[in-house]
Amino acid sequence: MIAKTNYQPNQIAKSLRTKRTNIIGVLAEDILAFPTARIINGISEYMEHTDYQILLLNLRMLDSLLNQYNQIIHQKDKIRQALSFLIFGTKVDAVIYIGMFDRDISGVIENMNKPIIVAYSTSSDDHVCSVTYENEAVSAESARHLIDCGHRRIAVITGLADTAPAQKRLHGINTAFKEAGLVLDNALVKHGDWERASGYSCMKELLEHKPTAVLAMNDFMAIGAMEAIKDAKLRVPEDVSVMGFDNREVSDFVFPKLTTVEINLKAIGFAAAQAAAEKLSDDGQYANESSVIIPSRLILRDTVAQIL
Amino acid sequence: MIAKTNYQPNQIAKSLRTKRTNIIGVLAEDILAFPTARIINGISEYMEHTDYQILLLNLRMLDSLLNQYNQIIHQKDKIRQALSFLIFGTKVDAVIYIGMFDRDISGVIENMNKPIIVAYSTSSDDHVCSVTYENEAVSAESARHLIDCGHRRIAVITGLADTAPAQKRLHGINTAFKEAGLVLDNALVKHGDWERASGYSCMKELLEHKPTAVLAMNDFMAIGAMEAIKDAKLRVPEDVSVMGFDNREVSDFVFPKLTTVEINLKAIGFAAAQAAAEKLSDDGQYANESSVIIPSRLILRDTVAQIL
DNA sequence: GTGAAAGCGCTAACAT
DNA sequence: ATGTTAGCGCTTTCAC
Repeated sequence: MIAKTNYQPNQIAKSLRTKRTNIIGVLAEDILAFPTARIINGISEYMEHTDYQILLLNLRMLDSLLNQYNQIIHQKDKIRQALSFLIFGTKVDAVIYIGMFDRDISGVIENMNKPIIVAYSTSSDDHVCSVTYENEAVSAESARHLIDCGHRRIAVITGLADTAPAQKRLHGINTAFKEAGLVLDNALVKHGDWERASGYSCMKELLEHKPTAVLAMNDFMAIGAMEAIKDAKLRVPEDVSVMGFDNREVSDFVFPKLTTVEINLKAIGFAAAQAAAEKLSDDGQYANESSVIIPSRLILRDTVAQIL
Repeated sequence: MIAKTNYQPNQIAKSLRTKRTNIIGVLAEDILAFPTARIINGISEYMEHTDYQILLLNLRMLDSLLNQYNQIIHQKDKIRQALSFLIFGTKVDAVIYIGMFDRDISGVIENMNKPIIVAYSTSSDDHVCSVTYENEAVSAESARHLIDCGHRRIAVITGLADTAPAQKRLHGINTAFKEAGLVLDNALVKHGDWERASGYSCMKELLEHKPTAVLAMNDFMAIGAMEAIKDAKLRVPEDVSVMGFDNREVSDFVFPKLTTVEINLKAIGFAAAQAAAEKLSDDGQYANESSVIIPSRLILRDTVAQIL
């Protein structure tokens, strides 16, 4: 009978009665930011096997926040309004908040008595669960890779010094140095601002100290560094090895192809969706978790050479 | 009173009564495809000033369809099912379908008696409205730019010959040639497959005919062509000028920076959302439109040189 | 103009 | 086990 008449239950009526919409709100700071679409892809992969759906709200903050990595706080009202709109207006069962940078947003998200998962950013608020990627161990692994290849004069181009990922990555690099009985030479550490141009100018200065390798904290700065190396008539990787971070699309297009770190963004999205679903059903490995960290891994390409 | 008690109307109850959810379904073939996120960004820009919301369904077809540009038909069942789920299950008011390639999907989307807008693909079905970008005039403009710079021996690396954009772009190029009193030399036309490697191999063959410029039908093939030119110990643009198409992120990272065509993806999304809203309200410039075409434009960078 | 009441399609509680 | 009914919170209709 149910098949004969091709009956489809009305989800609206069902929701009105059960007070559950089976809709997860996805609140993205900006869908054009590098991680966002990949994270959403992971969310939708998880959702495929559930009956949750995604309601997408895109805050489009990229223009207003460009290069002001710590000023998210100014957008707090906008975020609270969007969150309240999703939860009280549209009545989503849970919210996944996708940050555009890796930073701490503690205090930005109010308690709404619904599960809120923060992806790609972190928060110590105990009403939110954050799903992010591993920075420190993989940075140590990057440094260890260079050390294993025989490098000793290793330069570092950091991101903005007051940002969380720059600090974590530097800490990881330091750990690997200590383990190898090396010390990080302060003259070989320059602070960039995550942009390509700063990679170029930092590298230009670093070359005076004749490093055999450079660890840049993202791919854009690594590419800038490669340009500086070429402009100094040196070769990558024969004269200077280069490592990046992020595994951006361009890292496979530059010549030589950039050795870098891959953040598993799809897995972040998948875990965030899983955490949201498990918190709703109060069952599963993430049901009571307040923080999950997804491992990152090295992508070995052509910018690191073994030296004697 | 309404302010005092902080009353927020229940959208679910409202929807049950009015049979309108104010939710637009966005059905994406794959959110990781190049145009998708930018189109969604345009949709959400439009939505900001309305009270529509976006329910996102990501078909994740990139893996299953890779390089099989015309086999979308095999996915027809999956698409119909998703569409029916959105419209009859979730009761969205309209659907915006975002293609991952520019191709004709006539016959793929059944009539569901709700507005359906197809973005980045085309359809001649009269129950769907397609919003796409301009191919032909801008390709003519590309060719004219080379001609204006003094080029006469202009090679072309096409995309897969049986695809719509390859045909449209070739037609545009031909038009510009005719207008300038030139003829396109068949020996200077090679068929690529949209991938970087085919740009390289096509260019290698083309170099035997000593072109002074090459028009590649996308940026990836243009970059492959640039690599072939460099490997032949020739310089871009001094010996051979190169033009791409798409304005991919990498086109600003290669050296020299690639002159290319920008497709206004955000405007496609904006117009698609506007068309959906106007069809729902039966009022506005797109209310009765079955096709809208967004102009594309040249991005002049560093790979085209003036010759004598 | 103001107010009461019916009903959207479902689920959960209750009665048989 | 099976059947009946109340009610979720709104809008629209109808009566006053």
